[in-house]
Amino acid sequence: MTDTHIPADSNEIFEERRQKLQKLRETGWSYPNHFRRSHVALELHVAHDEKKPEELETTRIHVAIAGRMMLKRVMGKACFATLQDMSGRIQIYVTADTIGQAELDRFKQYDLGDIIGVKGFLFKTRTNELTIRAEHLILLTKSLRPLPEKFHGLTDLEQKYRQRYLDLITNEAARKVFSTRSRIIQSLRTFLTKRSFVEVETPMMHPIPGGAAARPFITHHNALEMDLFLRIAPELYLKRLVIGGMEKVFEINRNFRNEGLSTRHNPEFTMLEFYEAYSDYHDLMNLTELMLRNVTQEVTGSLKISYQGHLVDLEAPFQKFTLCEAIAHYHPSHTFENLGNRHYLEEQLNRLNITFSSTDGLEKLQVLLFEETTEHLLFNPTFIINHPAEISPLARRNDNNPDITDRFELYIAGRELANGFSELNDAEDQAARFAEQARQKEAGDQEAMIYDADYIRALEFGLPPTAGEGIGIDRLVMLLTDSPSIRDVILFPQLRPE
RNA sequence: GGGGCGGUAGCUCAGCGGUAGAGCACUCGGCUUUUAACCGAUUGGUCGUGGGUUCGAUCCCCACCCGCCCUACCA
Repeated sequence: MTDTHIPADSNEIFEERRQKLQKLRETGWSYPNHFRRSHVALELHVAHDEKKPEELETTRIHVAIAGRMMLKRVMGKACFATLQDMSGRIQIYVTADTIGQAELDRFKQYDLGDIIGVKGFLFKTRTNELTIRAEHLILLTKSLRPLPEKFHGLTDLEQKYRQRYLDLITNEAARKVFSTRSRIIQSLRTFLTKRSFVEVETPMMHPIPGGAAARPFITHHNALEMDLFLRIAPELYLKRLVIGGMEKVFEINRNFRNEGLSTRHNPEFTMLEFYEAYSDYHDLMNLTELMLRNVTQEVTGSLKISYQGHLVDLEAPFQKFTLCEAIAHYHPSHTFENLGNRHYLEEQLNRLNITFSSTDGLEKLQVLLFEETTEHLLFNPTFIINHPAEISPLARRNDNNPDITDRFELYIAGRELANGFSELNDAEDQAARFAEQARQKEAGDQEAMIYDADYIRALEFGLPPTAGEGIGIDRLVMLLTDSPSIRDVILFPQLRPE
């Protein structure tokens, strides 16, 4: 392919590099792919950084590495360059003595960003830096566009998100966030599979959106001539699997919600959902504590972590409050008696400019007050328990008070991280609650659920007593990597087209 | 959706009514142990887009586009 197409954003540097590429082609160079490396940079540092210069002189160690040239220092007849591969960086030293004048002259033409392969032997420089003395050098890929500035890297947030590869090339911190993300997911997966949970994949395209209160994305299947919804939650499918006898299942996958974007919301986000038969929401809270301590310790090496300058302590037992207990604990002026008084709640919400509906139940008003006054204060892990049935259409009713449910939400660093409950396995109650949701949808609530007759039929075969939970993976990654925005932990966050 | 801030060279950033600046990168020259190498000389711009005000606009005004932050819905 030697088309002469000139990109719209061409510039002088680009043109010079295209001309270099053209000359290379004329010498027969054609993106060689036969080069094989013996090591990555980090392996060499680990094995040889501590060796004395004489050691490396007496027994020559020959290696082959490849990587992107990030720094280059030409000093007449000798050159240093720094190559970067997946593991890190290592310096190479190039002189005519070892590779010949012709090869040295070619090397001088290589640009920052070019990908090269080097064979040579290790030595230590005067400043004791492990370096490869090049004996053979080959250009593997010509880079036509100049890299971002070598010292500051890429700082423009828009460009970091749109051209993540540049962020990854130039910012070590970005690379680290995404390798940590991988380790977090691996840790959760191992934790669950060790406890006999089976990992499954359920549909992303749903004929009926369900399992959460949210507005869905709509797509269309041509052959079936039907609209489908990108899933807002896998919940109802995972519970069908429990009915089918998969008593411990989990899924780590994407959910899609057609709502606003923010530093904490991306339209597609990753959720861990897991279901365990013959357990209840108390069991899941215990399991959650264990799992979060395990992943935090594995990934950060500590149970006391710092998030945006605030200490978060995952070592102490997680706090447990009902909604009203939490409000009263952080705002003693709101007494229990007051919080049970509709008139008082309406007065407080009006004072805070919170809009609510006259049809909202007492518990819904308490939730609104909690979200406004208390949620952001829950820095250390805190379970908020026993949410009103009104806003929990899939959760089992509490045995002592049918208006509340056996449910919890886990808050860390002032935001919701997990949501779990004892599952509603009374098919008739579930049918009634779907019917109520359908009424609310009719009344204009766009996030209310749709009556799912297929799910009711499944429930009618019998769902064992089960507890289930969802954990927002992106938010967990934010917490454990101290990232302020969800866009920092999603490789390609949603942006408007350029 | 509302409010605030921003968009100037490939990148990082100054400038703010009077011919557009620096560092890095690029090009050329010098330099055989450099470290964001260094020294010297160059090159590089529809100042986000479109209108308006003005003798003159990157700068002031208006609209729009894109981004970030806060806020609202939500996880």
